[in-house]
Amino acid sequence: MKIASWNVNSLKVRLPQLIQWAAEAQPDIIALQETKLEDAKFPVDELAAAGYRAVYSGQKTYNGVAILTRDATQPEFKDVVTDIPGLDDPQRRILAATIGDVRVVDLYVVNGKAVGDEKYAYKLDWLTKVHAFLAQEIARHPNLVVLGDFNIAPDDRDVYDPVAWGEEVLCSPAERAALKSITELGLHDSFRLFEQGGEHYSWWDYRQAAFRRNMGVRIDLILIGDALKSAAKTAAIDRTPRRWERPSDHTPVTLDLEI
DNA sequence: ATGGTAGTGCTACTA
Repeated sequence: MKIASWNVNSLKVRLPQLIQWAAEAQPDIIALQETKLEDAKFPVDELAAAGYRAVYSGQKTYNGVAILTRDATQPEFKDVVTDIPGLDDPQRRILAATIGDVRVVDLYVVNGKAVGDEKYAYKLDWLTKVHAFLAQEIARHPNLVVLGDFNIAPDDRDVYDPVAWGEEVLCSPAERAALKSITELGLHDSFRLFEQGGEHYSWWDYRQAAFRRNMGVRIDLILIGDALKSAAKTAAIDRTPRRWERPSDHTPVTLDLEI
C-alpha cells in the first residue's frame, strides 16, 4: 500500500497535476491539504474518472482537507471525522477516516504567521487539542497513519538554513516540542526511518527562486504508529510536480507499506 | 529590514 500527502494549494488549479501525478505514482491513499474548495465544488466526478473516491472537508478560499483512495483496491471509508472533539472551529484542517484496517488522520496544521502572533497562539492551542485527539485515536487504532502539512520542521536537518531560520515560526522550540509530544504518543516520522541526512525538503517558497536553489523546509510528514513500523518499506519526497508549470509550493511525500 | 510570489476574488488576507 502506497500512501501520499500533498498540500496542493488550491485543488481547482492543481487538479490536472494531481490526476497526472496519481497516474504516475499510483498511490492507494492520498491525503490533500489546502484544497480551498467548498464541499459542493469538490471535483468528485473528475477524481472518480481518475479511479479515486474521496472524502473531504472544505471551505471557501482557505484551508480544506481531503482523503482519496483508489477505487479498485481500497474498501469504503468508515468512521469519518471532520472536527476535533470539543473544538468548535470553522477552519477545515482535520479529516480522519478508516480504510480497511488502517486509520488515516489528515492534518493541515495552522501556519502560525510569526512567533508571538495571535495565529501562533492558535497554532499551539490547536496542536494541544490535536494531541489529545491523537492519544484517543492511537488507543483505538493500532494501524494509525497521521499525515499532512505539519507546518513544523522537526529539527535543523529539515531546514535549508537553520541559522537564518533560527527560532522563527516553523522552527520555534514550542512548535517542535508540540510535534515531539505527538510523536511520543508512539508515532514515527516515516521519512527518518530511511534517511538521516539533510537537504530533503517538501516546501519551497515561491519567491527568490527558492526551489531552484533548494532553499526549503521539510514540513510535510507521514507519521506511523508502532504497529506499522515494520511494514514501512520506502519513504520518499517526490519533487517531480514541483518542477511542473504553475506548481504548488509543496511537493508530494510518500510511504510504501507492505500490508 | 524589506520584499520578493501565488491563490482567492476583487481588497486584503493567508501562506
